Amino acid sequence: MSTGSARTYTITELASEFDVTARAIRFYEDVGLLTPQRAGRNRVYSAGDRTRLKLTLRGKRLGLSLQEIKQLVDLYDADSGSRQQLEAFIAVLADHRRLLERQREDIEITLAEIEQHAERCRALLATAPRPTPAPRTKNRRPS
Amino acid sequence: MSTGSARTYTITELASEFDVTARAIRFYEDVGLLTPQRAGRNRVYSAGDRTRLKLTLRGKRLGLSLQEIKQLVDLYDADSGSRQQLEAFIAVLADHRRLLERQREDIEITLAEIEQHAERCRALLATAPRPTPAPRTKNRRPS
DNA sequence: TCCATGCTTTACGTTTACGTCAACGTCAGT
DNA sequence: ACTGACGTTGACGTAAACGTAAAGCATGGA
Repeated sequence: MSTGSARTYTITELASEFDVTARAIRFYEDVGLLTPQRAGRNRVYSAGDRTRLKLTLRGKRLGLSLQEIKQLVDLYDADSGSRQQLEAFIAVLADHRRLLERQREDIEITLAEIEQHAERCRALLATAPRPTPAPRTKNRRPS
Repeated sequence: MSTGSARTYTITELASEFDVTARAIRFYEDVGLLTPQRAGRNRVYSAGDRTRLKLTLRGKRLGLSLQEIKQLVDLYDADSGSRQQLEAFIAVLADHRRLLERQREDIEITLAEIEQHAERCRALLATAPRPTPAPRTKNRRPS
């Protein structure tokens, strides 16, 4: 059973699963991020393609450009070269890690600020006038 | 001493401090993110402006658009309104927090993957051929 | 056979976030 | 008076990341 029929996906399946447009997915192919098989004219996506798409979208959420994402993904796929390449790869990884750690700091700081604001808001709400003085006294949720 | 001369900044000072171009800073003003005073024609930035710029750049690092950043910063500046506004503000804060937490997850996952790759690379390097077999035996750094 | 549905390519349009001149003002120094 | 250095306002250019038709193939059902 070497020719096990691994699961494949159509473009609209992936599009709806990851909540992006088919156009975007085709564009990622133009950029070189995806290289699906074809059944006649139609694109057929493998599990690997799906993973690459997932990585792409994750990269986007982190604010990376498609070019940067491509560099990283390509690097990940095609490592294991010469010693030179390995060392270059490690350097790139270190760079990326620094970037991510900085972003994490930014996130922590921002989250803290958000918490402060929310706290102040809650305090204001507590002392604020109620629009409707609550129906009767029965305002508690039935925990 | 109510008219203490608080410190101000020129556009190039801010530009070099935060490593962005003056053009970018002027553009942020066009968008409405900054509203510096003027000394004649020239822009004069206060500490508050500096902070807003810092927030802007942090937002950018987190992948937000300038419009999104503006909404947030404006909201932060102009809260303390009606109960309605307060509740809306809290909702926006919660949204933003969810987004940041998702980003933090993405970062953790990616960092873990990076660590795996780096690990594999180090293993490969350990068993790989050395380009030059090290000068003598004296390769240790003088701790 | 007709038609809707899904996928395709081609191609031009759009938004964002600036870059890049060009041309001018102004002030300190020589 | 001349020269930089720094600042200003247009105004046009551009790269990225798709959006949005337009028009055509293929195929399964009524």
